[in-house]
Amino acid sequence: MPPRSTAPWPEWTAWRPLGLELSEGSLRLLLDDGQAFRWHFLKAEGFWVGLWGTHVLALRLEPSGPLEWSCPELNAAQTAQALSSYFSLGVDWAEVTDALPWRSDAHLATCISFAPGLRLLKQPFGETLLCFLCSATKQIPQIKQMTELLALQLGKAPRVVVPEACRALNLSLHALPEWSAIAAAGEQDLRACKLGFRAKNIFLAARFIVSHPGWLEETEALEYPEAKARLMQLPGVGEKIADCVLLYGAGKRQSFPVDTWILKVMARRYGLEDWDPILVAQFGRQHFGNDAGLAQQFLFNYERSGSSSLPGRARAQSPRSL
DNA sequence: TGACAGGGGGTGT
DNA sequence: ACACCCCCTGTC
Repeated sequence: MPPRSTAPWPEWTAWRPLGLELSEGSLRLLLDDGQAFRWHFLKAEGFWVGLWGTHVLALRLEPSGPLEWSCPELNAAQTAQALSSYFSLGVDWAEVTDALPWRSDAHLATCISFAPGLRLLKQPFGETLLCFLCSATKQIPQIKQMTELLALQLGKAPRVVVPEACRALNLSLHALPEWSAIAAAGEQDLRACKLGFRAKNIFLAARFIVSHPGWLEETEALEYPEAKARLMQLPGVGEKIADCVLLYGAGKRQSFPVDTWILKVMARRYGLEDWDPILVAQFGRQHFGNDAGLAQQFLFNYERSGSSSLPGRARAQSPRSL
């Protein structure tokens, strides 16, 4: 029998099961729709490559359903261990989803069936903060570009040869920089990473974090309200960014980030027109419960997919909506 | 194919 | 309510 290649690239491990099943669409929403900004789909190869911490991971979806992963052999032991935390493999997400109030909330039910199997990632706290400091008034492709530039210029290079398929897409596979590297770089070097007015915030945040050892770890360990208040002391961190960092980087699942998309859907589907974003967040936590963050993710992904505004809306509602 | 506005998943005043 | 900074995206 012809030896079919069982690893994506030389010196990478053979593909092995992740223990998680997702459709292609849900996988894309999980990896590349606003939770994380360091996943890239390699079209020619037909699989995803992503990074967090010092980990580099390839992820592919077998036609039969199960997800499989591979990583550089050098890191295999550590990465194998880190997977469980990053993908929250210990959480029964089907159960968490079922406990959301979809039975009495038809729109939520629609959003859930649009992204079956969706879950929340648990990314390293510090880098989640860095990524979301980049995110203000930026769209996902731009945020990905900013974080990639930060990694390339100030972060550590991978310990392995970068596969040609990655180099072709300008993926350096560098880790995101340490805060100390950002603080040492200074605002001007940061501006070179296309951060714009975010450069100053990121630089000041880095200096604060470097001069307060343990501050990040302590913040992550606090309960949601206290952790949020602490994060918001940082320049450039308001309600929305604090909520994102806590939801995707600290596992605070009651966090309910309110951005313009959520504002839109809450206005149209829940009648909260012209509500203050802070009140919308309060409503969200109240209405959706302890796992409001997961509900937010379902609403957000669906809203952004455009399905929400496809045919039917204008026509179906026309008589009364005027 | 290339130039050119418009506006962006927010924060802080 | 508006500046902040810059560049991606759509459009001509």
